[in-house]
Amino acid sequence: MGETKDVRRRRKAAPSKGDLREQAILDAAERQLSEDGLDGMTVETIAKAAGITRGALYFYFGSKNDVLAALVERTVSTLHADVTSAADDSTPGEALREGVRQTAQMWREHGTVMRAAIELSPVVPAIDKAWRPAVAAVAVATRNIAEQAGVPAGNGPQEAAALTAALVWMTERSFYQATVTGGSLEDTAATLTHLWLTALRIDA
Amino acid sequence: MGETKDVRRRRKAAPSKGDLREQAILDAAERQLSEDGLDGMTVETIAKAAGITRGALYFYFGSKNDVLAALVERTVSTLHADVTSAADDSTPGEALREGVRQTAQMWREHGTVMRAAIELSPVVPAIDKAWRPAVAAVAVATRNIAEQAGVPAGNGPQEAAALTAALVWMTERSFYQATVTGGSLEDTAATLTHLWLTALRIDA
DNA sequence: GCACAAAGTCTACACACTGTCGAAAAAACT
DNA sequence: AGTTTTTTCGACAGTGTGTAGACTTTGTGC
Repeated sequence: MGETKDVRRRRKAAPSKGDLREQAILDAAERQLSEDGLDGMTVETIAKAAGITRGALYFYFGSKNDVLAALVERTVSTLHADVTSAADDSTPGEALREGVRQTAQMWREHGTVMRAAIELSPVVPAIDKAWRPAVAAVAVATRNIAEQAGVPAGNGPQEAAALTAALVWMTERSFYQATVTGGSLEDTAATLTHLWLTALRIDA
Repeated sequence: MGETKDVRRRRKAAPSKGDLREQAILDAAERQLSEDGLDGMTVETIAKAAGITRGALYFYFGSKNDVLAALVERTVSTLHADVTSAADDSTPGEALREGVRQTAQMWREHGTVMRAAIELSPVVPAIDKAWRPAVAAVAVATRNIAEQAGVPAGNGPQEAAALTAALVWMTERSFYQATVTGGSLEDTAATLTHLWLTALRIDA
């Protein structure tokens, strides 16, 4: 089985200049992701793009998946900050609009990483562990907005939690599709904001 | 690269009893999918479960991915039939309700295959080629219902085509999530029907 | 009942990629 | 200069895919 051993041999907490290499590796991975895509992206090619050999790369990361997971983590942490900050906007309607706008912007800047995260999340536990919480965090933020807007609070199938969860998945998936098929992110954003508002009966 | 050669050496159109083997292979694959999941599902194990060796399996299918693709195709073809038949129901509202019901039922019966299709679709072109049209067909069916219910027709960001597309993705993703996390399909269905109806402003 | 092809099956091999080991080189520290 | 710690490398082993060619079974016309 391709299971990754639990035994780490990374360095403890060295402050050394090798940390730069770590970032360089992530940069190389992201660059290669945009240029060549997931296919043909092997540990060898990542290492070479970062100017080292495979063996050296395994000093910094325990596995190929760890590299991707770290990359996703790095990207996702900023999304989380953006969306939650949008939450305290004037009106609920404006908060939602802004949230969608932020998400679209994120896709514009880091689309390849987001895309890779979604595609690999189901298959790579390490990535799932980074991606799922990020989505969940967005769901929580929007649930608060929804409840503030008068959507019945609670965990029932037709109450705020479930409704916003489904809408967040819709958002994730729609932007993903737009990215994959080369569709317009602006149009997608317009569709999504419209659906969010009508689905939650905000600002008739 | 794991590219599959275009050279086929399958048999032409033999009516022989070897066709049974072909089905047996798919059955074995589906069974193994439900029992062991995607991980550790190798050509070896599929072949063994079907009572043949790896080499023999490659006589029937050109690659491992071809096996999965065929399995998805077999499953998806029935979904398509179900949903389009639901389209000609009495009222638009009832048609949508029925559509969601049918989809839920599909997930109940073939959840593991659906799940595998979604997870592998981004990574395996052959599977994508089977899955994407199926989703698109459902989107078309629902778009017709929506337009019939008074949603402005057209391809603009806030018109029927785009709206139903996004909602279909929401449906796909929500059932998928429910399956993965072990959530209730009934509750998910309830949430989804509610969202479909309010998002399209049907039956206030 | 038999030659001969087609359909079906097998074992063995080649190849790609991941992850591991232990030894060498570079840096940092004394 | 001596020694430890960090970093790098080349070589190896394991696992899984797909391919090649030989061998067996099944059918079919004579």
